[in-house]
Amino acid sequence: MAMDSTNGECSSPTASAVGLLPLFGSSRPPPAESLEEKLRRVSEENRRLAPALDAILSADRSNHPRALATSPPAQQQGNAALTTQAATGVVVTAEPRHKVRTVRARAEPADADANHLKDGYHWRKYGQKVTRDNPYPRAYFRCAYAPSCPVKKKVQRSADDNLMLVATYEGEHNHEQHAQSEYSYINDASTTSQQQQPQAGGSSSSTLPCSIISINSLGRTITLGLADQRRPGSSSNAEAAAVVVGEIVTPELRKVLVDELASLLKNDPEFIESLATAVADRVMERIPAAGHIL
DNA sequence: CGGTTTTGACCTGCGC
DNA sequence: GCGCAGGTCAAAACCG
Repeated sequence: MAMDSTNGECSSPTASAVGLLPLFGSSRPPPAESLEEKLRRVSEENRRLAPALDAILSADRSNHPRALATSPPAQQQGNAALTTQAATGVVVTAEPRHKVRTVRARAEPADADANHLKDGYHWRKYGQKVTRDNPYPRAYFRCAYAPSCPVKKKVQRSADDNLMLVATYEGEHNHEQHAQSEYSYINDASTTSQQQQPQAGGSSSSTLPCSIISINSLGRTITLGLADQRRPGSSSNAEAAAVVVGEIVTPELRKVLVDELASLLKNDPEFIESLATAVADRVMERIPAAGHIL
């Protein structure tokens, strides 16, 4: 990670060359598809997932009608357990009463050995154990950012599907999510499909770890403001993502920024949930009567 | 060299 | 009380 030692704030890697690629270091693959293609793909995916999502939402409405009716996505607190499934395939089950959250996320085949779920916090592994009911070892992590932070998590691959990671979070972070933690949360596009950000116990730490993108291009500076730069009244990072300061000059640079923005939004659980809700609502609107599927 | 991971040993809770 | 399983500790190894 990159820390600005002069002011203590997090800073993004600065591209000094004309091409500005990669924006976030060598690990980022070059953009393989255009934004239009991405949008088409996402739309297609949304269309495909809409029925399943609707079923899930319907189930949730019947189980916890008040929770869904009154709680905005970013405030998944309350007395009722809440399960959500976003377009990423990540399932989050929260049991606020016990400060325990279970996150299921699909791991990339390339990460078959990894037993770690990137979620924006900095974890230190302190143990590993093979449990009786699962051939895959369970890893134990503690929050490593603050020594006094009581949050722990357990990560284990699903016995049924070894590509499914099951992470159990216990406790509540007593600090803000820190940029130092896991920068790749928003930047490593290759793992975005499996990332899920914990918002343990409703601490308002739904901010992204580091979101100031500062690019120095031929003497021009471009800054994307996110996370703690969130404007008052902005309900999500998606809205805040619209804050772009600086000058966009070349089409290449423009494309890079658009791709980056798309990547940021794709990684924003709030945005994804809002998008999923909107899609579900549209689907519901177009169903004239019960029992009719498009 | 300092932080992180690994891994065997130890502790604790629970069921019988 | 005993055994088992899950959870934690801590020293050594590893890594950047």
